[in-house]
Amino acid sequence: MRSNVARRQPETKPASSPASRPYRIEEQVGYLLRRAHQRASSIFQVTIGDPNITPTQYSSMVKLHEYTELSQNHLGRLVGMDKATMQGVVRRLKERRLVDSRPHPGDARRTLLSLTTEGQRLITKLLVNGPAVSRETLKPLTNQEQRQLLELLSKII
Amino acid sequence: MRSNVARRQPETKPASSPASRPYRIEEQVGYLLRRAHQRASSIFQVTIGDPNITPTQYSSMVKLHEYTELSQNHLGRLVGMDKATMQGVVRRLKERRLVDSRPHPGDARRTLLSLTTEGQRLITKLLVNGPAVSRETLKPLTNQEQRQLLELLSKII
DNA sequence: TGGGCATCGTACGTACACGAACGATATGGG
DNA sequence: CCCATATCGTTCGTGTACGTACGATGCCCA
Repeated sequence: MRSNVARRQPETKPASSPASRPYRIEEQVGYLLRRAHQRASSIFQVTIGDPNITPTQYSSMVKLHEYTELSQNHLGRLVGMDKATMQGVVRRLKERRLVDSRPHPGDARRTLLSLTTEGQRLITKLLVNGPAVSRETLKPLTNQEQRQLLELLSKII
Repeated sequence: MRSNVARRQPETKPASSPASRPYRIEEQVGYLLRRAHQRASSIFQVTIGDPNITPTQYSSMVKLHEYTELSQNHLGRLVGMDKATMQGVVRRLKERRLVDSRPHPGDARRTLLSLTTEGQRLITKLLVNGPAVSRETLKPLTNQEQRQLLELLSKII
C-alpha cells in the first residue's frame, strides 16, 4: 500500500481538526502514562527498602495503617483497586503474615482486615522511604513542574 | 475527625525536610500514575473500536505499520516493552493472524515481524480512533494543561 | 414478611510486566 | 581459528489488573 516503501505519514488524515499534527504513538497520553508508570514502579522497587513489597501492597498497608481496620471492599475503593485485584493482594499479604482478618461482627458478608504486629513494624519502616521514592521519580522536574504534574494527574483521575 | 477516631498523622515524621507535608498516598506520583494509567486503559478499551486489542498490542501494530518489518527485540525497544513481555504480545498477535514472522536473512537469532494483510486492515481502521482515545483521556484538562501534561510525562520517562 | 435487588468475597480466564535463566547464534580479540 | 562475550528469542515464576460469573448474605419495600 501507499507505494514502494510504506512508512511515515500513514494515510490516516484524522479529519478532525484541519491542522492536526501527525499521529505519533509517543505523543499519546496512554502511551506516556504506561511508560511513566513503568519507571515509577521500578524506582519504587529499588527504593522502598523491601524488594518483596509491591506498590499496591504498599498502598494497601499504608491505608490499613491509617484506618486500623477495613473491609476488603472498602480498602479496595480507598486504594483504587478492583475487588478481584484486591483479593489477590490481600491473599499474598495474609500468606506473609503481614495482614490478618476477622469476620465483621454485624455483617456476615464482610471480612475485616488489619495489620499484624509484623505488618505494623514493616510499614512503619517502609514509610520512611516513601518520600524518597516520589523524590527520585520526580527528579527530572523542577519543584514547580512537580506540583503541576501532581495536579494534572489528579485532575484526570 | 482529626482526633479520636484512629488516626491521621501516623507517627512517621519523615525527618527529611523540616516543613514537609504529611505523607498521603494519594499525593504520591507513583499512586497517581497507576490510577491515571488505569483510567487511560479503560478509555482505550471502549474507544479504540475493537475490544480485543489492548493498548500494547495497538502500539506494537502501529510501529509495525510505520516500519513495515522489525525484529522482535527492536520492536520491544521502540514501544518500551521488556523482551519477555514482547514475547507474549507477539504470540497473541500471531495467533490472531494479525502479525506474521520470517527468519532474518543474515542473522539466525532474529525473527522479522510484519503485519499481515488483515493486520494492516485492522490497524488502519483503529488508527482513525486513536486521537479520540487521547482526546477523551485528556478531556478534564484545558488545551494548555494537556500540552503541559504530555511534556511533563515525557520528561520523567 | 417475603421477594427482589444490591453488596461482599471468591474463582476463573486473559493480558501486562519484569527478573532470571537458558540455548543458539553472532562477533571481536588474540 | 577459537574463545570470551554479547545479543536474540524463549521459558518460568510472581504479581498486578479487570471482566464475568457465582453463592451467600443483607436490606428495602411492597
